[in-house]
Amino acid sequence: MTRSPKADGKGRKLSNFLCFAVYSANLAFGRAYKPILDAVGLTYTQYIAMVALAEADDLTVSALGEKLFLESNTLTPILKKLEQSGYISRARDPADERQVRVSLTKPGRRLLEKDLGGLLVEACGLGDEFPVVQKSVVRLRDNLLRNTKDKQDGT
Amino acid sequence: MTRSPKADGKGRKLSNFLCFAVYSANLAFGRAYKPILDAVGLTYTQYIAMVALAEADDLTVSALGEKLFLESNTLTPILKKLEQSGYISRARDPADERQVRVSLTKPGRRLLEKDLGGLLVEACGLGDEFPVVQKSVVRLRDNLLRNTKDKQDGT
DNA sequence: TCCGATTAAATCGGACCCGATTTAATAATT
DNA sequence: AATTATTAAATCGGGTCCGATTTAATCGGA
Repeated sequence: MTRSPKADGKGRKLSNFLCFAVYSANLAFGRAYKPILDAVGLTYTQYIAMVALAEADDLTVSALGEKLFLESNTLTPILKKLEQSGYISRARDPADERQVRVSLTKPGRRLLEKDLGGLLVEACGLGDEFPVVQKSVVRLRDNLLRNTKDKQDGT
Repeated sequence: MTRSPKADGKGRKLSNFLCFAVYSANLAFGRAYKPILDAVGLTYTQYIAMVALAEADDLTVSALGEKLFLESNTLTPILKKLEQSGYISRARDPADERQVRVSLTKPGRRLLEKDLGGLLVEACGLGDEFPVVQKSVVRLRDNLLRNTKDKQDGT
């Protein structure tokens, strides 16, 4: 045990922190995407939301939030902006007026066909490791979320 | 070639996006740290800034920003809060009044000795892979930043 | 049926992140 | 030495993130 950055007395350096690696890699992705997304008037989060919608359309805000690990407090303003931009549509579900259904519009779908994300695969510089790293980070995320869910009920 | 998420026609799913893996893992880290950091009145970014200062004290805002991949526009308000909390000190450098020197205080140093980050290593659930993933993500970040730096000068 | 839960979005305030600008101090040029 | 250029922080506005609350619609038990 004790695989902590410090482990044996010393070494508690920023460069050993996995959380910082992820934090700074996320900043780096945002900066790498910026020039590409600026050209089409999207932010990073807005783009990710659209990719999520490309898989499964006509989602409620909650359902979309589950895919994105976000809630309505964060999502609502983002979706409103995407609606203003004309890339998505928002409408109350007639069967349950509490819910708002979100879908890509034609222009939104057209934009995604350009595969803006693919432009950056090379910039990651991971070569064949790309899918390996991707899966490791997903596993990390899922472990963190699972081990964080208020575990005060030891079922 | 073509190691893009789409690659062979289809598969452009959110779950294949490395950027989304990193984005959501970063959210997960923030949530995992929250209860731990709430207890000492720090935010995630404030904590990371303190870890950076633990390695090399008496840094200027720019120098600290280089370690954190942030600039004064983001850092200044964070440092002001850390100063108010009593964990760091800020002072103009007498030799060059343009610069502000930042250092950990005694209470700040004491707080870091608790190794709050170490509490989460287990929650990552990566076992022996921990340092491997850590290094991969760092490499990813560095590649992205290098390949993004306005490369319009093909030296 | 009616009224108290429950549920889904939206709203609000505080804290990052960033591009762009401003302020103040130092360096460089003439 | 005085003016200009450069540099370091700070400021500002827009766009996330998030905990907490509010609003509105639906559900459920008496």
